[in-house]
Amino acid sequence: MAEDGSPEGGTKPLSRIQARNRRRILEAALDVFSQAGFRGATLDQIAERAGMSKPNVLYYFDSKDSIHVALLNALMSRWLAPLERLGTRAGEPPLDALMAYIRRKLEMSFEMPRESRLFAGEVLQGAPRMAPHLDSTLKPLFDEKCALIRRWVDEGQLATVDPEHLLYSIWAVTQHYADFEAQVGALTADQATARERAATHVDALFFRLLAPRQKT
Amino acid sequence: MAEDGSPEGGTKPLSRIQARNRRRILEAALDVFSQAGFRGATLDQIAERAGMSKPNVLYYFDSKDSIHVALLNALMSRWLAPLERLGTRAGEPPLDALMAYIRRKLEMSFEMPRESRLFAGEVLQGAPRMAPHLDSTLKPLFDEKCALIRRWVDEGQLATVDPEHLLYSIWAVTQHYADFEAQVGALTADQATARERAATHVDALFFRLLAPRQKT
DNA sequence: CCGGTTTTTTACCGTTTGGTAAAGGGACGA
DNA sequence: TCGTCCCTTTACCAAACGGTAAAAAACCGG
Repeated sequence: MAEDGSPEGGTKPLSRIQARNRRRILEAALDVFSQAGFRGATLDQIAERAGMSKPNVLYYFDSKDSIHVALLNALMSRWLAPLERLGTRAGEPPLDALMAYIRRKLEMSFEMPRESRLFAGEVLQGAPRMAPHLDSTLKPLFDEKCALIRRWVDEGQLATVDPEHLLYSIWAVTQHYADFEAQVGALTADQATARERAATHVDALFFRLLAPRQKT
Repeated sequence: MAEDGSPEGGTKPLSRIQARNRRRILEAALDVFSQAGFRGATLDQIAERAGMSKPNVLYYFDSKDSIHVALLNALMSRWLAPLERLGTRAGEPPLDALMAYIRRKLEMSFEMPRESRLFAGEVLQGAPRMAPHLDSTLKPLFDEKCALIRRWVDEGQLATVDPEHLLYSIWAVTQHYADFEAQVGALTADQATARERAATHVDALFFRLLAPRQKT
């Protein structure tokens, strides 16, 4: 709503060149912020990677801060989309739905590591620029899906599990491959099969936790 | 070995006041670095929290960089101690040893969140100041313990599991509570029982993965 | 109390950084 | 040809930052 980058934050129709340049700035900023953190990134780096001068960047965004906020806002929905879809496919067994969610999150960790690291860096430092979003956007979604999982457990379609901590561990395990890529890359012996083995491992980890025990 | 902070890095005996002030600086730096990241932290902040002037801090450490490196070095052993102990208790069943390791790591995440976040921030940005340690210290230890776990699996004392990714997921899940504390704190409904429920959940998650299936 | 060493402070420097002012360029209609 | 609107550049600034010089203060054995 308010991540407009044009000089005045009005509700202008947003010209073609504006859209293109803002996209380029955000793309460059994602590179720089995710690699160096907010404080470690500089406007000059962002400008250079976006192929324009620093004042030109500041023509499209009011400040370094607003670039960061715009990025976070723009990425939030993409990042939470899989969770939003969880349990919306009619007739899908809960275990299948959860395992599909987990697999999708793992895929995203490998395919969108910059986004993962951007969020990780922000939360790591206390989420100073994301607190409103955590409360207004993530919290309701989180509570809704926790209630859904709790229902599934009560119906006996899942093994007994703490929904909150289940989601925490899903996020932790999947995002680990993006956020700690430097470590994983230094330790993993066989890089070629790493992704496939990660998928197999994560699948087993959560399947054995979630598959309902045989009923009495 | 080389994290000496005195003006010259010789092998001086290190006086009482030197030890005290260096400890105070490192304590303050742990606060500041873990909260703001390397680039986000300033010498003035560290000096203020240590209760001394900026030049006085630089009397004990050559540079901001050397404080960070000294911190990393000093913390590395404490952080890896539980992994080093894994499997050294004679006669302990492998499953018990691993579960004890996991519980200890989770405790550390709650009791030493600053240390966890310091490492996380460093790795998140590509581990620029820790790469040597990853290769020389962590890698051999990691390989050794992976071999140990693989042996346990082959002996049928653990369920089939990928040792590398098992350790990754243990680290991911346990450290998540420290590294993403801002998020967990914003989402968790009942803060009072959070730690206990985390322990129960993590226990179940890994026990169900690792407990050997009934033999044929 | 003294002389030398260690520790701490004051004052300062050069660079980097986020941000601004203002002029220039290009496209387009009248 | 002129004006004008949107975009871009050049030149610049004040603050913050890591770090240094050098003098003052505190410490300590004799």
